Amino acid sequence: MNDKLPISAYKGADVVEIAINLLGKQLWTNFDNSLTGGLIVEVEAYCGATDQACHAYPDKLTPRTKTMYQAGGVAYVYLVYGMHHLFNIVTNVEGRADAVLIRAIEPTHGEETMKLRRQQIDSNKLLTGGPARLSQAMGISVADNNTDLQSDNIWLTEGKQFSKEEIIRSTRIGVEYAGEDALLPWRFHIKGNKYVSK
DNA sequence: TTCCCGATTTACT
DNA sequence: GTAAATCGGGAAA
Repeated sequence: MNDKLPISAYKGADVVEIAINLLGKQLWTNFDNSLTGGLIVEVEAYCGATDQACHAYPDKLTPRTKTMYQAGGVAYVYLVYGMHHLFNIVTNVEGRADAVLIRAIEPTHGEETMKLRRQQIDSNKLLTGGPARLSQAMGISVADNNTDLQSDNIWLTEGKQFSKEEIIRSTRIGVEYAGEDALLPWRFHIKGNKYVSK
């Protein structure tokens, strides 16, 4: 259970299926000799070829989307609103711009480090519920864009097996600009988990 | 080069 | 509930 997820776990052609399979997996980072880890409890799928919500739509290679065209198994990290770093996992084969946005984790290791990174002295701030929050807690930034998930900085392992009944499917958050594709039910989260974003 | 706006979070009225 | 923060990507000029 401590072995890194193999490349094959990221190379499938169906990004939605991979997104579902990533629920319950354990995400780890090790920066500056500080290990942090948590279970993935909320994800969203994005598909560059067909999905208007995806940065790479309509299958458009740019300096930014280049990362998503890599073969599955690397990190796609980008900046939104000039301040928030969002962590995605690139999927599919080279040349297909698909990715899974990690929206929330349940912390399991290194919570003190996470609190320091989040400046969570007074506890009004959520620790890891929300895509920018978990990136900050795990120490992930745009500097980690294109990082291989077999590396010793960011990687995944098996984690906890959730039952089908615990997995809730819904529309994605913050993609109203995507027209009819905003209605795609490509968000998945663990029912009742307190770390799932609002 | 200008311009618009975003896969969000937080503080404040 | 609403608005501010803050800056780079991408399209248009």
